[in-house]
Amino acid sequence: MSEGAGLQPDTCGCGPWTTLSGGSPCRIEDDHQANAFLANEAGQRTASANEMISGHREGERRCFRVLDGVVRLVRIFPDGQRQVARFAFPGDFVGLTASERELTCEAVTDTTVLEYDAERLERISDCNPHLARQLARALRDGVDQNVEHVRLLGRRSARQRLALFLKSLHGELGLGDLVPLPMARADIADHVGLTAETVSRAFAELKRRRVLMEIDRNLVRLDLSALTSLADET
Amino acid sequence: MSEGAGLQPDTCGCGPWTTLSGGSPCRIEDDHQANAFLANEAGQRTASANEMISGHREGERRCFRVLDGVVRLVRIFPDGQRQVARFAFPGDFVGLTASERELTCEAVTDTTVLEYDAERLERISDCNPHLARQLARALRDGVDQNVEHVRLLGRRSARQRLALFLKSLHGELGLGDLVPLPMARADIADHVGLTAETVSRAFAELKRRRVLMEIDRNLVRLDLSALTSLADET
DNA sequence: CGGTAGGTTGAAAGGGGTCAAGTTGTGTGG
DNA sequence: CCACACAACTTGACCCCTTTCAACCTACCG
Repeated sequence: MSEGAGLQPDTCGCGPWTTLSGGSPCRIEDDHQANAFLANEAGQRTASANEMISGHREGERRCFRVLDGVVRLVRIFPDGQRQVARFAFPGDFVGLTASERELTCEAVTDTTVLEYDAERLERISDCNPHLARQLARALRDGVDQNVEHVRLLGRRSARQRLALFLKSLHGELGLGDLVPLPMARADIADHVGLTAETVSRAFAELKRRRVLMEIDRNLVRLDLSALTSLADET
Repeated sequence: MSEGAGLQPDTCGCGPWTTLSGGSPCRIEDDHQANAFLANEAGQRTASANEMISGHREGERRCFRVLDGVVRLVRIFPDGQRQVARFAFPGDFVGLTASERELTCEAVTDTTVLEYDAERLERISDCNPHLARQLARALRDGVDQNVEHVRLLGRRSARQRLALFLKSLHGELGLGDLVPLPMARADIADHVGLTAETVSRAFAELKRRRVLMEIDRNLVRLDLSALTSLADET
């Protein structure tokens, strides 16, 4: 989620489905129905670090919402090359589209997720405007994340790819100038389209350039303005 | 659009909004309202090749649907590097999300589009399930396109990037083993994350490898199975 | 018929990949 | 509490691919 939306049933604060002309709400019980579904039919599930949450298999129907922890969506190419399509953080939906359900979902850290039936969710959202709006928003957030990822992969130098990645991670998990790095270097590498070795060298170079102040395995301290200008330079 | 949906008002063939429990339709007039909106409030517009359709500016509200021709969504990095985020073909929506509205939309070929107010579209879809479903579908198609783009950019060799691009283009515009190339080499290059020279060389290499039979400026004849296996090899 | 934009091809250089060796650090068992 | 083992990370050396810069070709349009 772009701006850290919580997990309350109604994060956007929208009222019930109404007609444009300001008429009466359309079947209030739909909301109850959907809320009941969201609360009751969702299986809560935990996974420990590096455990597979859902494998990619034809006709996968489950989708998830991350409650706690970090997960990665992985694709393995026929030649064995690995790609981390995206990381998902608390509040994020995973598997809302068929193409995303073809990816393997794995826990980066110890994780708890809510589990839904994707098609049923969609069917219910056809009748529940509140849920439909929430899902549409999640869908848009997913688009935006993908757009950011494409922007990142468009940059040709390793430094800039890492800089953009750290910037987005700062937006997701950053606390002041500290950014946790829950995922391994190899995960970062497969996300930004480099090798783990190059990522490591890029970290070192960013430190040399005073963009990163401290580098720990799971935490960096960064100069956000320097990072931003680096991401924008040649 | 993934599988070439036309421009009819109701491409998905969905019936009117109904409750899950099979109740009566919910305000049929909503559909009429939205259809009227789609038909009447859309400004039709034409643009000749390389003309800008919408510049990226803060708070851009317009979104489009391509009627005829091909458009590209371009981002220019602060350092001048160019990226073609995606190409849009007849039937595709453009600018449904805020992040996409930050891109510059340009005509690749002579083009005609339908123009909407994005926020208004969204507001109306809040009250019109039919429109909401159609937009949700377009949103999902957009996600899928982005996912494909990310997959493409994840491949490291120029050959494979071009192979994947040609494969997706074949899906959009291909006729048998012929694939039109409406866009310039530089556009392809900025889409797949290479330089125009490398793209040109990759074309030549694909021909040497018998994956492409003929290469013209605006048309290639390809061996789809060879292309597919190339995209999957090391 | 010449100009120009787009495309191809060539040579040289730089950046990232690969492979291999070292380092750190974390968890486990003695 | 220490020592060992293993995984993750870092660093180094070398090579290949892509970029860069340049010249050249080709089609289209004035």
